[in-house]
Amino acid sequence: MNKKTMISMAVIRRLPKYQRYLGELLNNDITRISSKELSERIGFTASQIRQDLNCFGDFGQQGYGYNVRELYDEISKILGLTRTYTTVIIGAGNIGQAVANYSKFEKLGFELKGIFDKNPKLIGIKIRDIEVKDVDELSDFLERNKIDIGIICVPRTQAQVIADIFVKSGIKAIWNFAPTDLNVPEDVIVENVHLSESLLTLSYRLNEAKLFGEE
Amino acid sequence: MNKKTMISMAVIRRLPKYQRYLGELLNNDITRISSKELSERIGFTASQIRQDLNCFGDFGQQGYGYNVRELYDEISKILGLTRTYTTVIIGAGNIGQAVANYSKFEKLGFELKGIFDKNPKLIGIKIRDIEVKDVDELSDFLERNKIDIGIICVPRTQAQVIADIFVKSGIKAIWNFAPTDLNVPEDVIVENVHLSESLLTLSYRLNEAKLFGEE
DNA sequence: ACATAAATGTTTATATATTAACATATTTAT
DNA sequence: ATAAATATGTTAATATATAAACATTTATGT
Repeated sequence: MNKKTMISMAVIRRLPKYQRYLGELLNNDITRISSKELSERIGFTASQIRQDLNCFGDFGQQGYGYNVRELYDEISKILGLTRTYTTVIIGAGNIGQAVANYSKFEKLGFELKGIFDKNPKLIGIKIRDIEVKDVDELSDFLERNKIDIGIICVPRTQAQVIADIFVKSGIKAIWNFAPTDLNVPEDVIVENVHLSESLLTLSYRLNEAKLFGEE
Repeated sequence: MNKKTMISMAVIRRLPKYQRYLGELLNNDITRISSKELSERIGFTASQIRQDLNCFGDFGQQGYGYNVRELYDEISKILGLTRTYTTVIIGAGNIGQAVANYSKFEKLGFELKGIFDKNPKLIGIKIRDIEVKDVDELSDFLERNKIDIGIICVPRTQAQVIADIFVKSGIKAIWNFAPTDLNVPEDVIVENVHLSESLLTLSYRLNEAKLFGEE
């Protein structure tokens, strides 16, 4: 039975991992898998796997397990990977270029339509056949082109300005690499990639023993 | 009272955000703050803030609140930012270069000691005055230099090989940008930055309404 | 100086997430 | 053909995380 309730972020954040592991199984020509087997590979409990999947449908069969191809397709659909997405990157610095060159995203259906920066030294250079445009042209560009996802790779101080332009032009999803929290209306989705926070989490854990052991 | 129990990851992942917001307050010459005020800025409940901080000590004062400078210093200490860390980056591609050039990390005390790659076209080039070395030299390098954090920026298929070299050389913390889960002993800490998973989470949320609305 | 307001640390209650248990169905092997 | 094994979807139990309540202390203003 399909539960049409709100899915929790805890579940949502596990979905890409299911997709990745199922993709690997497919590549290894494994056609069926049980929650128990998958559990041993992916590191979640079998119970959690079954519950997670059941949020979206009855994909398995008692006594048999899950058909890998079928489940992979279902999860891809759930993740919204049956369509393509248009994107723009603002900020052609290191991170912006790294994201722009990450070929995996294109394979998944994320098409880069434009790169913008305000640095004259970067405006005009080409990254993957896309010429970096002046950020002053961003608003116009967004009016003429339907963009699904705006990617922010500018410094902290510029990030909110870009977010405001995105919101004004009707973009509903922002992937934010700037180390700051953006202020956007409720209907706009923001996914943050805060590298510093990730690194500080690591340094915390590296020191945790000392923190509590030697006081 | 100091609770010396194990701190949950939920709390740990909020710590860097406290540090960032307190840093901003400091820059704005704000000397004191209550959990209520901080709550309004940072977006956690006041109750949660007080509970989080209380995991590590009694930093506030009834009727007054928290001294910003003091709390900032305490949290920095908790995060392990009172010392420096030596790091190496393996993989001098787009992501590796982006991480290498992210100046913020140096300011926080993370010193880049070496960059390695196996691509002959990259070996020898300089990134921030550091010459990219052949990855074949990695093991030797790690024996001669005490490295705290190993940063993996190689493709998925190479990531485990690098992780194994790290583990063998005694590195206890790995920052992993490769889209795969690493297999390491229990005492080695792995912090993953899985960009694809982040992006797929975004695309899921962008489609969620359609997923449940039109069946 | 005293009363009121503010704000903590801590305890209690609630909500959420995870794990275990189980009834049912399918597969496999004899 | 039948019994045992497998494995699901679902419900119940446990554990964890978050929010609210509160008793106590400090600060502030008259």
